[in-house]
Amino acid sequence: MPMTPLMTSAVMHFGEMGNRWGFNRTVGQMLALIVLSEAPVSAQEIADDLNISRGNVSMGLKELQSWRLVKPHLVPGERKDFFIPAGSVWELANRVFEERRKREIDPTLSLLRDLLLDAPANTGDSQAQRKLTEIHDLLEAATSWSEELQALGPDKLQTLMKLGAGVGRMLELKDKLLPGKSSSN
Amino acid sequence: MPMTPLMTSAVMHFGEMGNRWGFNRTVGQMLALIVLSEAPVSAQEIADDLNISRGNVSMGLKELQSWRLVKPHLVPGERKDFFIPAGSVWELANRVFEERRKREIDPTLSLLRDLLLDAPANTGDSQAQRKLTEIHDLLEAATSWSEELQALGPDKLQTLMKLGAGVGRMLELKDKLLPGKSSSN
DNA sequence: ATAAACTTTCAGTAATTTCTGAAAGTTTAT
DNA sequence: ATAAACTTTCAGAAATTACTGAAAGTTTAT
Repeated sequence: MPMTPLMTSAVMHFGEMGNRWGFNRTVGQMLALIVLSEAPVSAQEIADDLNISRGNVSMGLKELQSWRLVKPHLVPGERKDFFIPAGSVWELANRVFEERRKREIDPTLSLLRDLLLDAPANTGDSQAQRKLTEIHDLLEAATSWSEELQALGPDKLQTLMKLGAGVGRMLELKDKLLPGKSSSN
Repeated sequence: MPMTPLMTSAVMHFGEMGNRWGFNRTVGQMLALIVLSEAPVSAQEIADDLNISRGNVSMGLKELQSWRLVKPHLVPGERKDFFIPAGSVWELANRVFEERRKREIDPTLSLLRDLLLDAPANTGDSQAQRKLTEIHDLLEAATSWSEELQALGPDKLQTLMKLGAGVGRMLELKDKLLPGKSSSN
């Protein structure tokens, strides 16, 4: 069966956004289709609904699986493969976040570590190294913070997010209760 | 003068990562070059150092300025334009973050709001709408949290990041001191 | 007003990414 | 062992994105 207008607009939009989120148009569409569908979706249905080649679907599914966003779902009597989302919306969002960190930050962090090992060869380089150190420290702090937050688990994280700006007030409170650990950069 | 090997590897790397960070290779290289340079850099120097056409430099600078990552810097006796970073590394990182949010999240949020206004036409749609609601709420929470965090300013944010997982303990503490506001999802 | 030193724009080309479809591969049933 | 129903792979085509360089624009100096 073809998609409803609601599904169609959502799927198209996720396709457009796909680029920005790290995968391509059709992969984005496929993800949306699988997530929004009531029932498990077969590769052939995806190709039909999105009007793309069967081969493209196969590659897209491979990519979505490598991101751990969808997984195969064996339907007893059926011979073909069906696919379903690999977790709740929350989990999927986390996976995208994490995967992007791996692709966008980790390689840079590792290069920076290497570049900062060598002593600067001249004054231009030492200015550059100062900047690179700043970048390195920032990325490292962001990475480890995001790891720690993820480790908190969804419920605590959600409490924290609901707390919002309140976290600022909490910090002050804590500074008063447990002075010592400075808060300046 | 040509770049030192240190600068060259950093610049090349930032170029490669450029794609992933939302701009293209040469724009990434240009940003790195400007940030790492000791002195303000002219458009012509950029073209020479990176071996790209003068026209490309002009478009790249326009884009970097639209992201508010670099800004022109008038050197008294000189006729040509020079460019410098539009702030500290911290500020630049914030701008990239913010700008990407605008491009990657805001349009989706606005589409989702629209799609959720209409009543579902059938059961497939109501399942889809439930999922879309989840996505909407998640993106909205993430957006407003990130806005609130940015509003805290660098120093408090840094304290918070240093606190790391300690924030979990803090939440428990707070639950004991100020019970009532539940923490379940 | 002219020229010199610079900048931007943009049509066309080049590079890269994505997609197709036919061929080869796999699994299950008979 | 053969065939039917499916899947994956991958070379080449199509679509998209990035880059060049020449022409047009701007500013400053004379």
